[in-house]
Amino acid sequence: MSVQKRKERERAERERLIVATARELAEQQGWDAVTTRRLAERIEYSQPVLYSHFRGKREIIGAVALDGAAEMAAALRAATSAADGPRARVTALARTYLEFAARNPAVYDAMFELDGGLAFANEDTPQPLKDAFAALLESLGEVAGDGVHPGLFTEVFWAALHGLATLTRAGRLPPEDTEPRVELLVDRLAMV
Amino acid sequence: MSVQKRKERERAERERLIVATARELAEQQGWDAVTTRRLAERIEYSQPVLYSHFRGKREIIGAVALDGAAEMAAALRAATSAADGPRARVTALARTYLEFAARNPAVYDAMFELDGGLAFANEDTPQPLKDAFAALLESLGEVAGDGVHPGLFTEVFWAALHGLATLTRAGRLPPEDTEPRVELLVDRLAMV
DNA sequence: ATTCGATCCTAGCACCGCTAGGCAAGCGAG
DNA sequence: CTCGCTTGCCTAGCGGTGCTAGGATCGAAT
Repeated sequence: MSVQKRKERERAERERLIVATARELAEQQGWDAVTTRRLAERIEYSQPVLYSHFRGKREIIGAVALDGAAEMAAALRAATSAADGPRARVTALARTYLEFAARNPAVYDAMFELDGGLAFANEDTPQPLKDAFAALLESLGEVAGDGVHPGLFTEVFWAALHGLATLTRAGRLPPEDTEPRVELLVDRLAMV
Repeated sequence: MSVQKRKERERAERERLIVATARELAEQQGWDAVTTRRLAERIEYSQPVLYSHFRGKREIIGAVALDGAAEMAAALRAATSAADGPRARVTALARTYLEFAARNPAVYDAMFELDGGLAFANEDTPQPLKDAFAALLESLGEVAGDGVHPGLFTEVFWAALHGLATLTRAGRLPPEDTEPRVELLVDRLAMV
């Protein structure tokens, strides 16, 4: 029986290796460079092994996205819990969100730009995604303002952050003015 | 000499056909379905003909993006010029922007999600893109509020619209509540 | 020791973006 | 009117992609 346990452990270990390697490769050279061949070579297994863990490349992207969502949720919670007062929390949240996107572009892409085959905004959304949204909701809900649904407010604020993150990284917005943009966003949107 | 003119005309005509066909195919079946082979077959020429007009697939995407930018700029101008007062203009602008993105998803992707090899936010940005941003600036600049740089305000508002557009279309946001989101955005961000 | 099942690799499919090289049609020159 | 040449186009193919079928190998259980 313990033999089987060991094999399961090794298998789970290898799955983590695949996801970590995919993420690393994507972060180093972009998702275009993450091919099944290269990935297989890096983990020192043959290509078909990948398909014994995941249905296809899309699912690997999805796994990276889930990891990233958990990480982002933790980062947001850490930042907001260290801030005093609603306004400081929202500002910290916004800065942390944008910084996460800027420092982990490949992971951010996996979460929001690429198709990882994940469900969103419905009941079978994976827990890490729900939790990341919950982290946003915790700090943003308290500044939604009277008569404004916290969920709706969170969606709009989140969309603004997402727009800033993607447009900046794609070169559509010059990156220097990030800070004044955040201030404007918080000043206007949040009811403090 | 007129023979040469005719040939140039025919060549330009064919280039328009390529771009229009690429757009059509992308809108019908998504950009993944726009392969050089399929595109060549649809225009009833062989693959290499595409490369006598464009350096590669990326440039074809870029051409679709430029077309789309011109169209979007026109739509925004039409909507805002038909509205009375700054607030009505901003609301009309936001609705029109989101509607354009929702009705022309492939074109919107070409403009903002895919790599069309276009320069942004610098001097050699193509005219249609500058013009589309100018159309945003015209209506948004007048509601930036005192002491807020109109360009900065436009960037933030645009980012919010872009975020709403992409997150909605990717299934990250439920599409039903678009209208209240727009109202919230205009209410809070615009100084009317 | 032998059987048998799980595990993994080699090889290959259909498709991708892109390009080299040759053929044929249409032009101007004699 | 014919010849040579340029121009424009197509066939064929290269190296890459995601993914899979089928066989070899290795270890556990009898």
